Amino acid sequence: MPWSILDLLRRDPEKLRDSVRRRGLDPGLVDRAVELDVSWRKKLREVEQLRHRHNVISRSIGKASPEERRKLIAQAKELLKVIEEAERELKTLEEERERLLLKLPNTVHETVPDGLTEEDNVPVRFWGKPRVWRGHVEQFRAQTEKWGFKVEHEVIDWRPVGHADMLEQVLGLGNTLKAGEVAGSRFYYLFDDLVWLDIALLMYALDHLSRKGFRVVLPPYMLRRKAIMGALDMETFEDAIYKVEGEDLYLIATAEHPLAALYMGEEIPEEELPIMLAGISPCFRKEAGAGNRDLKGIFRVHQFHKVEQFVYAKPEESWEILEKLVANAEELIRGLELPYRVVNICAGELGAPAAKKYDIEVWMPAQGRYRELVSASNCTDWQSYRLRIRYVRRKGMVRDYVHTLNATAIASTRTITAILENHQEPDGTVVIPKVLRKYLEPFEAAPKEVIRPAGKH
RNA sequence: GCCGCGGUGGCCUAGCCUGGUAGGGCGCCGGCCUGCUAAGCCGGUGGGGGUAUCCCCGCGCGGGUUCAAAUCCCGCCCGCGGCGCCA
Repeated sequence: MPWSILDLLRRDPEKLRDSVRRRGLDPGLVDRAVELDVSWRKKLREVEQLRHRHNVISRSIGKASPEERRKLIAQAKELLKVIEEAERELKTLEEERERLLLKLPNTVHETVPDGLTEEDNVPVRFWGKPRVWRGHVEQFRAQTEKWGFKVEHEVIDWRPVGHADMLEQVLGLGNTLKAGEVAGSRFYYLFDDLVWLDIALLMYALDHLSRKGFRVVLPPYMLRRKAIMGALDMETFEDAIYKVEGEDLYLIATAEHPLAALYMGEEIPEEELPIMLAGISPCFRKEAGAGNRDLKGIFRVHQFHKVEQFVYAKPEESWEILEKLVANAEELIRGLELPYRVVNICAGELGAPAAKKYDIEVWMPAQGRYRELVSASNCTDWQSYRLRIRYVRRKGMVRDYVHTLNATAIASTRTITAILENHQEPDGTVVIPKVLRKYLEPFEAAPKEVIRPAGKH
């Protein structure tokens, strides 16, 4: 079987229309793709027949007498004009068809909830005992009981300081104002304890994943357009990706991009699957669509560090692996003692590459909201089709597109904001999760148990 | 950045000078043979379209010359070696 989406397009376009509809997109997109695919194939046959005639003549020239040769060459030249015209038409159709095919989003998996907005995402489980400020109790209920979950929590009378003020006012370990002046908004300087914390978090994630059989990877931080477009859709490309002036190079928005591109154009023997990679890289994001959301602090920034899980899998095992990737991320967050919920993202919020996506959202005590810390997607064969990555099954000579999956392990700055709010004491002290201890230990200057407010060192 | 050499199906390789349907080996898949295995023999083993037997495209990528390009010409990418520069 070829690319699953093309297969549906030809055999069962209604299913594809339905999937596009569930995402809140225009199903006419599918109809146009079907039409173009049909007319492209028709034109292709026409061109091939013409080329065949030309090849027959051309081949006979070598064996012809000088007399006949002149005649045949004239004939071939004449035919060439016809072919050129037909080929131009074919090329136009082909480009249009390809453009449309690449616009088609992945097919939505049947276990994905309906809906178009954040409100329609469905929590599937909760963990931890969140600290809920008295003023947030109502909204906490709205985020738990609405779906029938009874989440044990501790009501507190003092309101924790928000991560942005913690960073700059209370701890004095960040400067977004100066960063704004020299680089723009959504940039930051971090200092001392938070730098150690950032590095410790990354090591923690790498250590955890490598013990589970992930191969750790430090990938290129820039990619050619061809490679980066294989991993993401036009919308993300325009909202997120920085281009290097004067070169065919783009800054990655996540290690997912170079890890997906690692096998571009290749065939993977099935015995090698699943290939489990843990990439570590900076992430660069324009956040063009974000407007004024989360403008303060380091929750939503143009640049941060991330350890990313990425897996190449056989189609029959990819759904099981998606659950595993989420479980890995949950283990990491539980280790950090951050209360969270796992959310099944609704069809309209999926993003084109994903067939299904879970987010892990951590309770933010100062905001009174669960906020996204981790995102885990099964992209099935959407990326591998674009990047032409197949797996080969020797038994039966199967050559088919692999499935790709990705999930955050740790995104540094966001995780820091979660720690600043959840492990904050009334006096502003931040308790460092015990699991990070061993990654801080090697550095004499690094904090080990707590991060103290400015002036209380 | 400069000079030289190279890039051919999953891998290795012939063909390039001298343009005329891409050959061989290994591996793999299927079949025959066989008590079983091996050997041996036969077929298959890049993409696409149509499926009755077929056809088109494909020799790193993109152009050009030609009736015809792996082959000749130009540009680019990648790899190797050398020189230069550099943390």
